[in-house]
Amino acid sequence: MSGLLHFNPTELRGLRIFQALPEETLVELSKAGRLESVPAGHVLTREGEKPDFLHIPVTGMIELFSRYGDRETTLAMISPGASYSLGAVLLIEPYLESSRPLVPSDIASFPMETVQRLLQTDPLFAKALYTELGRTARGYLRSLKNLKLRTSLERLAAWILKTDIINGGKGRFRIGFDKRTLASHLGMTPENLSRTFAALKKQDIEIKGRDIHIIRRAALEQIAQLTHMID
Amino acid sequence: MSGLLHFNPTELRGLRIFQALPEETLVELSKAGRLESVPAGHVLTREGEKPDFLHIPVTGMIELFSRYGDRETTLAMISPGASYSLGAVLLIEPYLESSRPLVPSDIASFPMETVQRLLQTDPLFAKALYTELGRTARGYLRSLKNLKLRTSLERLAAWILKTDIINGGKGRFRIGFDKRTLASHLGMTPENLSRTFAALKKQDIEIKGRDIHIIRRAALEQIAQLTHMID
DNA sequence: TGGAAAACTTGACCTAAATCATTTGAAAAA
DNA sequence: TTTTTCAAATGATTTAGGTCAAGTTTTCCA
Repeated sequence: MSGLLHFNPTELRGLRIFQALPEETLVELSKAGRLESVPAGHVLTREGEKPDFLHIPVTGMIELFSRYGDRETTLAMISPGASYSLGAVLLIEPYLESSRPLVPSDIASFPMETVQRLLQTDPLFAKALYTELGRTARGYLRSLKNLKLRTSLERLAAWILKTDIINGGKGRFRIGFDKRTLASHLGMTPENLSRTFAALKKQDIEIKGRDIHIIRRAALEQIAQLTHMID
Repeated sequence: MSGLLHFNPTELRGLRIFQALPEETLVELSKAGRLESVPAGHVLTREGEKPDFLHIPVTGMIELFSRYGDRETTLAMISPGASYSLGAVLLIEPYLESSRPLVPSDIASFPMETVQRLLQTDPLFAKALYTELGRTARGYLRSLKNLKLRTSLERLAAWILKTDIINGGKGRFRIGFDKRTLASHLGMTPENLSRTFAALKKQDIEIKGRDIHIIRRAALEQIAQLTHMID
């Protein structure tokens, strides 16, 4: 949790969530906000806590996770420019999930008071936030569908295809975090993920460490049909 | 899909989502909205379709469900006063889920144009909707946690406890729909639900048809700890 | 650069849950 | 009431996935 710095309004517009905001609002946000670098694994917010800041990753990747007894699961991975825990911030209710960077990340934070004030006074800001909240809600609904409607083999195949597309569709990409987190994200154990990778490795993909190379895309597409309704 | 009628502003305020709105907004809504009675099983909206109305059940219960190939699952059950598919309506993007009444239901519908116009012009209306959207997002997140962190026995025990509380905590209630839907909602097969009920029936509950009687609440609470973080 | 510590893989085994087949029970229709 | 139909329960079996226990590989430092 090193260097605490501020940013200029233009940098803020680079974040998807703030894209459509007028200069004036961005100036306000840049004054109140702060940016910090956080190492991987450092817990930023805990489930059950009352929200104090609206957090938006600027670089890196944030894992949202939760515990129940001695079990733990990954709920989502938040990329730069998206928000997280927005529901808690808008409703002023406790977080339902904890958060920590999966890799070293820069995170922008905006105090609740600023967010609440702008919500009341600035319709465009309100619209920006509820649009983002809509994306969040739909993201969780998609996760639920992915989990209830697909087997773990299908989830892995879909994840590989989707991640390749995000990375430019070159048929080669590198997993950006450790495989145990990927397993948890996909709703399986690390052992099972290993075996499922091994099953695909026979024919459809090559995998060496974290580098994945898609050999027979059609085979993956046959295992899991990507659809806008889930992916 | 019988009788199409209108309502008065006061009736609208009875719906949780519209609770905090000024008379003026309710008048507008009541003019544009309509109310219809829909029989159980009649599909109201389909996943993939563009939204045309904001729907709010007034009586009964709406099931949100989705298909993937030949599989189908229940995603949520919407009680009177809550909204559904609000993300699609606010983002003007296709529904991710289909909807149908689980029992005969009265449903209020408001045209997209009215909703979009009020969103721009009426900050309180916007706030009412994003508050509801926040609840939706948190609801799906909770469902995801329930599914990933609990076994099916735990999910059933938690569901029984929670449903009893909703019904007044008397230790007796009636399942409001068929068990195959409950099974799908809880992420299991009907056969498995039957067996799981049978396991609880030995000691902890009595069940006859759709009537459930909790015998040893402490035993259920030991199986599944209800927590605001999930339930 | 050697060696400890993680991370990951593999194998053997077990358990939860799905599937298939049949029976029972209850509600609706004749 | 009797017959038909559908929902639910039960039994037998299979399968997906979890658990436990070694191995193996990679990463990270001292």
